[in-house]
Amino acid sequence: MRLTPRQQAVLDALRAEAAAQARPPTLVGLCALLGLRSRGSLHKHVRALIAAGLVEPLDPRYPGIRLIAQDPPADTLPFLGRIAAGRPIDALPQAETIQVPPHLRTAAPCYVLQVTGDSMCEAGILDGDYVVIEHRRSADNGAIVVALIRGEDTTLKRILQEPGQVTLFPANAALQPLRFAPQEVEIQGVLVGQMRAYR
Amino acid sequence: MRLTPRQQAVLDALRAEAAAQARPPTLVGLCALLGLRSRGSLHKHVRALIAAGLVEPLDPRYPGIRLIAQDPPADTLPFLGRIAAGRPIDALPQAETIQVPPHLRTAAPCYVLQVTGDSMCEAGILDGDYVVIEHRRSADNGAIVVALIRGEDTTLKRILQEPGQVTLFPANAALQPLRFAPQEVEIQGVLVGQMRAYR
DNA sequence: GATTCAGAGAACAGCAAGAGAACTTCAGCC
DNA sequence: GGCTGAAGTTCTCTTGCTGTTCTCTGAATC
Repeated sequence: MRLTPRQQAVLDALRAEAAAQARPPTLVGLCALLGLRSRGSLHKHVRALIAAGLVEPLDPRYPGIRLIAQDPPADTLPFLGRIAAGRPIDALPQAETIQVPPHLRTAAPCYVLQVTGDSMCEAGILDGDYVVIEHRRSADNGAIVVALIRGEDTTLKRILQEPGQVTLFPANAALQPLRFAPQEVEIQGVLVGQMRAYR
Repeated sequence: MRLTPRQQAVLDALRAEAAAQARPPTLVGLCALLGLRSRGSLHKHVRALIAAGLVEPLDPRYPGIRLIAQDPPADTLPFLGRIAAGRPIDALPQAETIQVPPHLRTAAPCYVLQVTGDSMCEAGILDGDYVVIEHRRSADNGAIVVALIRGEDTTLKRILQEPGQVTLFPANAALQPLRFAPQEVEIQGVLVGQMRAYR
């Protein structure tokens, strides 16, 4: 079943709201978002989305328009952009996705980042590479992890966890290992795959 | 069925729009693009393109003129195994396949090899990496190519083609560039993508 | 002259989209 | 109970866009 342009716009607005808001929007709220004055008009579109299986049937006892949760295609992972200082991974919007072959990921939830800088170049991880990260809060020593440092900087490094001290090793002779107290370093995922396009 | 010049122009405009715009153009929009004043005139051309199987039949309920979707490049490519000395790529049995995301390949025929050795490690290509190779007989200078040397050895190197001499550069300070007569080197493909799994 | 191609323009039908009115249901409150 | 307001539902009416078909005209070609 194909959506009309307006139905697609309603669906897009619903998705944007679902990402931003805790409460699902009502017909009135969605009307305001879309610049409509008539609930009746909007209701027609919502009915079409329900028929298409994209929106839950409405229940007046529990107001609000809810999207049907749909698992994304298996070979598509959220692409969270370049590793940017000062932004915890969780806070990034999950807008884009990128195709990842199954042998580059694990069964656990994964996401994709694009590498910035050459701090891991001796490990064959270059500026611009795409890395597949398994979302985990812990890692084995020697693994390459995405680490959030003091809630400020996100970085990709090889990790060594010892009692009272965590060391992050770059793979670049020009750079020094970084030592932190354990509570300063938050592991946000472990490197499980890597992709590079030559253009 | 052959297209008239004007039909070809309409098709070209449609392709340009499809690449640039999210929404497919309507008759009115395409008229503006082509400098036409009459939807009726344009409709004749579109009808011819539909008959030629290049454009989807129009449906007023879902406005817009859509090109027939070209079959997308398959996401499965032949996996020809590890780069092995003494075997031309063409001769390898095409038994296995491997999944490759579209952004790591080109529209041309491609295949996948697994890298043996560290001769390209400074280019971020490590032992065990999977490389996506576009099947070509020629390459630009500076490209990383799969080259068959004297019909014996297959290798992955950066290429420099000069009059009377072809040089293959490893990316490893421990190794020397290799110089050959042009007829000794046969290009079997150009590196377009790369994948690595961490296990 | 006949044919083909291209464009202009008129007229038409279909339908998405919106406005707005009237209705039901339900929860909260006095 | 009865009132009120919010939310959802159904309906009619209107508008405007989109695609469609048609005729007429002009230019180029054989």
